[in-house]
Amino acid sequence: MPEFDTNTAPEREAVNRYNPAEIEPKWQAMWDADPELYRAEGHDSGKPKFYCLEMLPYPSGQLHMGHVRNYAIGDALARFMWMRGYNVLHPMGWDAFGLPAENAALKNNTPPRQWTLSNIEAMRKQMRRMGLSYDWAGTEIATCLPEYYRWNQYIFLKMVEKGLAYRKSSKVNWCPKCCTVLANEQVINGYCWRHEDTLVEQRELEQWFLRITNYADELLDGLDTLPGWPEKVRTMQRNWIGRSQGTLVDFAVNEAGSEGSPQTEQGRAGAGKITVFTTRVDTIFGATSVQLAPEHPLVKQWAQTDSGLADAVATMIAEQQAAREAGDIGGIEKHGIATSKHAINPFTGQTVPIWVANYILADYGTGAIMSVPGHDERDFEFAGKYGLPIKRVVAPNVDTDDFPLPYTGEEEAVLVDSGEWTGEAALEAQDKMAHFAEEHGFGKKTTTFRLKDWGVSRQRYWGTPIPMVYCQNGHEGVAPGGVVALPESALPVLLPESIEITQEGGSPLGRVPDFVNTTCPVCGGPARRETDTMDTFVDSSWYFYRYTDAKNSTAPFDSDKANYWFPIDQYIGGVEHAILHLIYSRFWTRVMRDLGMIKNSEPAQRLFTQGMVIKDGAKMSKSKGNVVSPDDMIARYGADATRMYALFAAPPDRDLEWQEEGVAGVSRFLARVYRLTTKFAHIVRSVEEGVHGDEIAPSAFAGQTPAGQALLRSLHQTIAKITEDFSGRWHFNTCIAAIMILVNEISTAERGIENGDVSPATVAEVFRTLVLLLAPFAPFVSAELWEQLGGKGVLFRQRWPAADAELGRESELEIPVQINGKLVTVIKVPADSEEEAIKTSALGDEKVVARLAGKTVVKVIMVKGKLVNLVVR
RNA sequence: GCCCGGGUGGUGAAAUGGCAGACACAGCGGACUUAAAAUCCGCAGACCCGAAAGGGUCGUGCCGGUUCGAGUCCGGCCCCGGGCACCA
Repeated sequence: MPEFDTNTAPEREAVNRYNPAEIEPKWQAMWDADPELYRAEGHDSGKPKFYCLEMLPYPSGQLHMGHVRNYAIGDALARFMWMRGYNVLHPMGWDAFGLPAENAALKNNTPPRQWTLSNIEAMRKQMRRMGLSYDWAGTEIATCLPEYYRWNQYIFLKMVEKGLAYRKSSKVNWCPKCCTVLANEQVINGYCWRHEDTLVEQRELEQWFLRITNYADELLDGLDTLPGWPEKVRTMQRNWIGRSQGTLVDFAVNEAGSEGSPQTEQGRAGAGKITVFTTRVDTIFGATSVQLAPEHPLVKQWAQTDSGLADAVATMIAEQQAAREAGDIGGIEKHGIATSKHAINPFTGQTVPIWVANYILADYGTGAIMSVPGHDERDFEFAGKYGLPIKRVVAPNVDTDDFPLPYTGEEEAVLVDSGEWTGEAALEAQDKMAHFAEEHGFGKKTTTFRLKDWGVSRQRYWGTPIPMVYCQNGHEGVAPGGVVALPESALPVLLPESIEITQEGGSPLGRVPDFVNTTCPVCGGPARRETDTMDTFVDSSWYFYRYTDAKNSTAPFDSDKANYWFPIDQYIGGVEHAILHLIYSRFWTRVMRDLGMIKNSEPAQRLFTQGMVIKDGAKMSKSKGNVVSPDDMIARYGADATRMYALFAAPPDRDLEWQEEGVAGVSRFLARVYRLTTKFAHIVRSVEEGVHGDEIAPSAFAGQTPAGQALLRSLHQTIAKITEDFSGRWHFNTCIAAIMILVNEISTAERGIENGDVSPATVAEVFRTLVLLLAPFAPFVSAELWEQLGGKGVLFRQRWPAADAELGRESELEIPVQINGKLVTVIKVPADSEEEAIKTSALGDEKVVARLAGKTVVKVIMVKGKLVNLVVR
C-alpha cells in the first residue's frame, strides 16, 4: 500500500511520533502549576458530589505496582465523574507515623521526621509524574505533623471523657522485634504482622484501650447496610466481631462432693462458683463435666495448694506455647487434667467433675464451659479419650434412639431425658431455660463477642503522644501517681524532635527528661507524661474526614463540610485492610457521630478491593526478587502506558500478572492513536467545535458515505460500551479493548479519510470523541491530542460524550442459524427485517436446506436480533 | 474443618442462557529495508479429511441434570488461591 508511505518519510515521522518523554513532562508542568485544576468545589456548587478515595499510602519512599494499580483505578473513576458533571473530591495524604521510620533512623542515623518527610517528597513527585488528579493544595495531609496528630489527641481526650478510652492492666501481645505491644488485629497466627518470623509474646502491662466493644452490635448490624461492600469483607468483619448469643450458667463448686450424687443447696453454698458460657443451654442435662482453661483464675488458686496440678497446668501452657511457636496451634491434640474438684449442675443438681482442658480459650466467654459430649464434637472427642459419660438429651423425636453422636440437633429437635423440659422443642427450650436460670439466680442470657477492646498504646517513639500525665503527689480525687487528662488548651503535646533512637526496650520517650517531666494541670505539682504513643491505626481511622477541611486550625474539621462530602462514594484499596483499618474506621466514625461531630455512621458507601499485582505467579516482593519498579516502567513507556496497562491486563478485582511486553503493547497502541490523530488534526481543526462545554453535536447519519457511516456506528457503540462499564461493573479492560476496536476501525478507514470519503464534520466528531474517551485512562496523551485538535478549555472539564443509539445501530445483522442448538450457518439480514423474513431467509439457506433433507421442522425458536434455532426431528 | 474467590488457547483475558476465545501479548508468514529495529498487511483452539478452496468432529476442571440451546443455571465431586480456624 504505497499511499501509507507518507508516514515513513522522515519529516512526517518527526511530526507524528508519539514521544511520552516529551509530552508527559510538558503537561505535568502545566498541571503542577495550577493548584485549582483538581480543586473540589464547595457544597454550593450545584452539582452532585462525588467523594472518590484511595487508601493513603505509608511513605516508604517508593511507589510499588500495587499503588500504581490502586491509583490508576481511582484516577480513571475521578476523571470520569468529573466529565459526567460531578463535584469531585479526590484527595491524597500520607500515613506517616510508624516503625519503619525508627528502623531507618537506627540504620542510617537519620531522624525519623526527616526520613519520613523526604520520603513523602519523593513519593509525591512520583505521583505527580503519574499524572494523578489529586487536589494536593486543598487536601494533602501527613499524619506525623502536629497539625494533624493534635486532633488525634483531641478526639482521644473526648473519648476519655466519655469513658471510651481507659487504662487497664492486662495480658497484651508483645513483639520482641518491634519492642512494642500489638493489637489483636496485628497478630497473625501468633506472629507479628510486620515480622512474619517473629512470635508474639504475652506480657502483663498497663495499657490504654478504646472501647470498640461498646459498638460491637452496631458494627455488626451496620454491615447489613453496606451492600456496596464486597461480601468477602463483610463476612470477614462478621467473623472478626464474632457475636454469639448464649447463656451464662453458674455451677457451684463442691469441694467435697462426689460424682453423681444429687446435692443441691448445701453444694451451691460451697466454695465459690464457676460461670460457664454456652450457646446451647438446652443441652445442659447432657453436661457430664465442667472444663476450665488452664489460665482460669480458679485453676491458679487451686494450684497454689496442689503442686501436682500446678505442674500439670504449667506443662500444658508450655505445650501450647510450643505449638504456637511451631505455627500449629490448631493441630494440637486435645487433652486435659482431672482436678479433685466437682461442680453442681444447677438444673439437675448433679455433681460433675471439673477438668482443666487445653482446648478451652481463656479469653473467650468466661474461660469455662460445660462439656456436653452428646452434642458437641470437641467434647465428644475429649470424653472418648478420658472415658467420661456421653449423654444425649436432644433427639429428632422423643422415641428415637437411632442417631449419630455427637448429635448437634436440627430445628425440629426435641429434648429427651431433660426433666421438666422433656418433649420441648430444643430451640424454644433454650429461651425458657435461660429464663428459668435467671429467675432462680444462677444464670442469665448474654451476648459475647470475639472482638476485644482496641489496645492503642505503643512503646514506640514515632507516633502520636497520648495526652495524659501521671500526677506524682496526687490531689483530690487522684491518688499519687494517678492519671490526669490534659486540658484541650495543652494540645498539641508535641513529639520531641531530638531523640536518640536505640534498640533498648521500653518507650523511647521515657528517656527524654524534658518530655517526661511536667506539671499536673490540676494541682500544678510534679507529673510524668505518658510515654507511650498511639497505634498508627488511630491516624488512619479518620483521615478521610480531615481531607474535607485539611487546613482547619481550630477543629479536626468543619462539621458542615464533612456532612456535605460524606459518606465516601467510592473507597478503593487492598483487601489486606478488610479487618484492621476498615473496622477501626467504622468504629471511629461512630464515636465522632456520638460526639456530635458528624451525622453519618458509616464512612464509606461503596468499597472496592482491587486484586494484587503479581509477577511470575507470586506477589512482588524484594525477597523473591520479582519487583517491577514503576519508575522503570514510566521511564521506558511513559506514565500513560503504565497506568493503562494496569487497567487493561485484568479486571480490577482480579490478580494482575505484570508482563512488560503488555506495557509495550499499550504503548504501541497509544502511538497509533497519536499518529492517526495528529495526521488528521488539520481536518478536525477546520471544523467549528460544538458549543464549548456542551456535548459534541453528532454528525447526521444520512448523507454519509459508507466509510463515514461505519465510523460513526463504531464510535457510538464504543461510547455506549465504555459509559456502561464505568457506571456498572468497572471492567476497564473491556473499556480499553473497545477503544482499541474503535482505533482499528479508524485505521481501516485511514485511506478513505485521506481521500475525502469521510466528511470533515464526521472526522472531527470521531477524533474529538476518541480523545475524550481516552482521557480517564491516559490523561497525558489525551491532553496533548486535545490541544492539537484545537479543543477549547481543559480536557477534563469537557462533557463526557453521549451515545446516540440511532447512530450506533447496525444496518445489517448477522444471525446465527442453529439446528437443534448446533450452529449450521450465519445469515445476513437487514437490521429492520421482520421475524417472518428472517425465518424464510434461514430456511432458504442452502446449508440449512441440505441439513433438513428428510427431516421435519417441529419448532422454530426466534430470538430477536440474536439467532434462529430450528428444532428438527 | 468452615467461609469467600477462581479453574476457558502458548500467555493475560472476552462472552444478559443464544456464533466460545473479542481485545491484547508471545509466535508464525508477508510487505518495506543493504540489513536490523520500528511500522504496516495477514495467519493462528485441538484433531481429522482434502493438493487446495473448503468440509467435518471435538472442545470452557470432572460427573450428572434443567433447557430448543449451558462457559453461564441446578445437584454432586476434583484442583488452585485467599481468609478464619478448638469462639463452646
